[in-house]
Amino acid sequence: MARDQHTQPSRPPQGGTLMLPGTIQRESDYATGTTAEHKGHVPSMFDRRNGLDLPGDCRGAGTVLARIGDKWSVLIVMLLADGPMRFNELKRKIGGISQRMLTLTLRGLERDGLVTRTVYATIPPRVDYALTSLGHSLRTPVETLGLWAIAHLPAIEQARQAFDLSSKGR
Amino acid sequence: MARDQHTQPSRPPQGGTLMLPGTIQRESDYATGTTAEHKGHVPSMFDRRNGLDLPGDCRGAGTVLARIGDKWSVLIVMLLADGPMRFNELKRKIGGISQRMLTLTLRGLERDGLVTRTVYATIPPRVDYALTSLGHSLRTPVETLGLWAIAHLPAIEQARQAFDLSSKGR
DNA sequence: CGGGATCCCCAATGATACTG
DNA sequence: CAGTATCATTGGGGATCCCG
Repeated sequence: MARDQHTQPSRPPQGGTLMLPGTIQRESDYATGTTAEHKGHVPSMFDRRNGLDLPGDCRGAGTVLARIGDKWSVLIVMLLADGPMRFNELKRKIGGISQRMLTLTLRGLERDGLVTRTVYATIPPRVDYALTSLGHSLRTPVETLGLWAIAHLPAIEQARQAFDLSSKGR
Repeated sequence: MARDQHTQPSRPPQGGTLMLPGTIQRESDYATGTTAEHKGHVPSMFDRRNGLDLPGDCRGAGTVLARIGDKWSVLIVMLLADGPMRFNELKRKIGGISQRMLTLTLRGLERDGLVTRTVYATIPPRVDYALTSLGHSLRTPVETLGLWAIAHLPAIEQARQAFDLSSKGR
């Protein structure tokens, strides 16, 4: 991804990079070595979070991209783009999310500094979630991806149909 | 890092990760309402499998983004960017992927018209995978995202530390 | 070598109940 | 309203064995 800046001749340490052990997980998980290499080695280019074999930034990037891979995260960011929103407001808007997941996802976004959580000590309680500037900056790249998806959707659906058709009897 | 290579059956980067409805499923599967929107049909903006809420034609976008959310898909696309590659070559490069997942992912990418699969009837058999032009076009948006991730990684990690720190005693 | 078929486990989510 | 705590479910994905 980024290393394109310094072109590489032949077989560059590819840059792929995603890996997400779990979406949000609390403290416990991060520290815990969920790892455990199995026997031998894992010649992975992205050896879990501490692999240390890629140009540094790529590794961490995976952690970040992981959040983007999460459908709820993206959705929430998009929804908050129009302004702050309350917990249940978000829940209603999204529609298919469970209270639990909404909470977890918001926590993750908050942890990453993408959204802020403001609690109003009123009765009943009120909590507002809003995008931080960092959160707003994420919109562009995400929308770029969204636009690509929309732009190529026809081609992809066509490819799918063709593929499914040709593999009919198999 | 907690690298307890011993104890615990431990799990590799079994990365569960995002939604991926099923990587390859066919259209018919969509109907499978695991989440039947019971009763008062939720006013969800994205009818179940749909992910984004971009205006209008975002219907199938979610399906497409699902593939991007898949860590293996992205990785493979990035790897193939440099040219065609054979099955085991990919497997080795990626390192942490199981044969099964590689096959499944490649099938999905092929189905979506992002990569081509060329079989050489030799002995032993040889199969080359290469990006289609569509696949190549995906690199840009993905890299955009990657660049964002890398660019904001410091800020995010900082936010994480701060967050984790403040929620210490909890 | 590439990859289909199986078995099985566990992280990710949903559903439900309870509290401030 | 906004969460937190639990329990139950599932399907993603690793490990294996086998075949062309």
